[in-house]
Amino acid sequence: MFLDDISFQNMYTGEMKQIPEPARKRLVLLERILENYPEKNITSLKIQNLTGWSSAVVRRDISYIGVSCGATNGYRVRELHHTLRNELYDFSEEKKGCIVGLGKLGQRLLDTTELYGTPFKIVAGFDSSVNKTEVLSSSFPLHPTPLMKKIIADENIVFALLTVEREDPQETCNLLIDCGIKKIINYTSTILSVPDEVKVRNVSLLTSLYLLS
Amino acid sequence: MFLDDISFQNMYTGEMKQIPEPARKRLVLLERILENYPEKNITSLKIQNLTGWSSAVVRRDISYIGVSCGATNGYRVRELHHTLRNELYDFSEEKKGCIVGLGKLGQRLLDTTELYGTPFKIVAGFDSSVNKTEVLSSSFPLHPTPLMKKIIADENIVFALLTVEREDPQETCNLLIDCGIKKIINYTSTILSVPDEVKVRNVSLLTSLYLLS
DNA sequence: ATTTGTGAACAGTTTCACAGCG
DNA sequence: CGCTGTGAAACTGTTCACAAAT
Repeated sequence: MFLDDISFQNMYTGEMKQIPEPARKRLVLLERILENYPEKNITSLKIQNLTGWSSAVVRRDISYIGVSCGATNGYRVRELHHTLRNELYDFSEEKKGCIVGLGKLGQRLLDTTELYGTPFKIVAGFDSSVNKTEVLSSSFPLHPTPLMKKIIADENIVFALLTVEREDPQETCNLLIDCGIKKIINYTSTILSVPDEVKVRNVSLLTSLYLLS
Repeated sequence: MFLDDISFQNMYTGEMKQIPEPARKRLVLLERILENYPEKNITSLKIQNLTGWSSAVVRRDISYIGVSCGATNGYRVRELHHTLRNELYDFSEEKKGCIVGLGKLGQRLLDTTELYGTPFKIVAGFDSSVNKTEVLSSSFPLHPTPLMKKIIADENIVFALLTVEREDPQETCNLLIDCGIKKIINYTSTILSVPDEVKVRNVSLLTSLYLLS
């Protein structure tokens, strides 16, 4: 259902391979950990203690992105962080996105600083309530839903964060697809039906609770 | 790092086995889909069309919970839904939880109806700002953080949704552990250090975006 | 005829264990 | 030496394919 889009090249054969998804998830987290890591070097064992991932898994994950540290003192943090950023994210073009639905969750995402240093940028918000789009403030413009098609085309928006609370998520999703959006993060608890070329990732706020026990 | 707590019994040998985590995630979602499914029967192929999971994976997932439908017309929706609920959730005791941090995300969780029909219930909210705890309204009481230890003990709260925005997540986490909390859903982008007996699940709002492409 | 339930094959991921580098 | 990088083994999860059920 979900394509794996990040690839890496085998150092010796030159063959392109996919980084396994579990590894990519960990590497994205590792990138964030290293961003604020105060020391100059870090070993796979220290990462194990920080994260709970086994040191062997850490070493193999890092080997996928082709960093070679020269042993003994562990990885050089700045170099590893830099390589991670460049391997995980494609900085050749900025990817613009919008928030659809300005309830509490949408408002939370208005303020996010999490996308700094990534090629992703949120450039617009939409809500069917003109009250919301006029009262809320944000660093980018908020528009009433009827303007969606025009704004998405004008701004070249390629992804959407679907955070509607009152509207039917499937209907809003259909609208987004009609606007040409191919990448959707779905924060609602509705399972969306989409054509094959549209990729959806579901983020459920509370499912983790059931899995915790 | 994370224990698998849901088990099932092999029909023939009586041996207890764990339901694999990917299967459990799908079953939790399936439970929610079936809740509002209008028809009397559903086949693994219909579930495949709804979700994108292969019909074989659906059948195996369902076999873990030991439903046997008698072939031909697919699964009886009500029976399957009922069995799913009982196998996935332990209704023998209600698990009470609290929201820690009443920023936008915490406020969004105040309103959630997602836990209806599960043994989980949110019974308190905490914020270091008395202004927030007094002004916000909710179906359960909101308290200033200094009361946390007393309320968690009095109410027998066992899990926490960590949604702080300004405070240091690790410090708040330490406080929760000191209050005896053993299960934490971490919505912040900080990796938490916890003792082995404390289980943490991280819910990242935007990591999925990086994985989408 | 249709659809389940499941061994067996296959694919993907993690762990083990150790050679080799600095 | 300590620590990485990685074959090979072990393990986990998915797909295939078909007998059984009705």
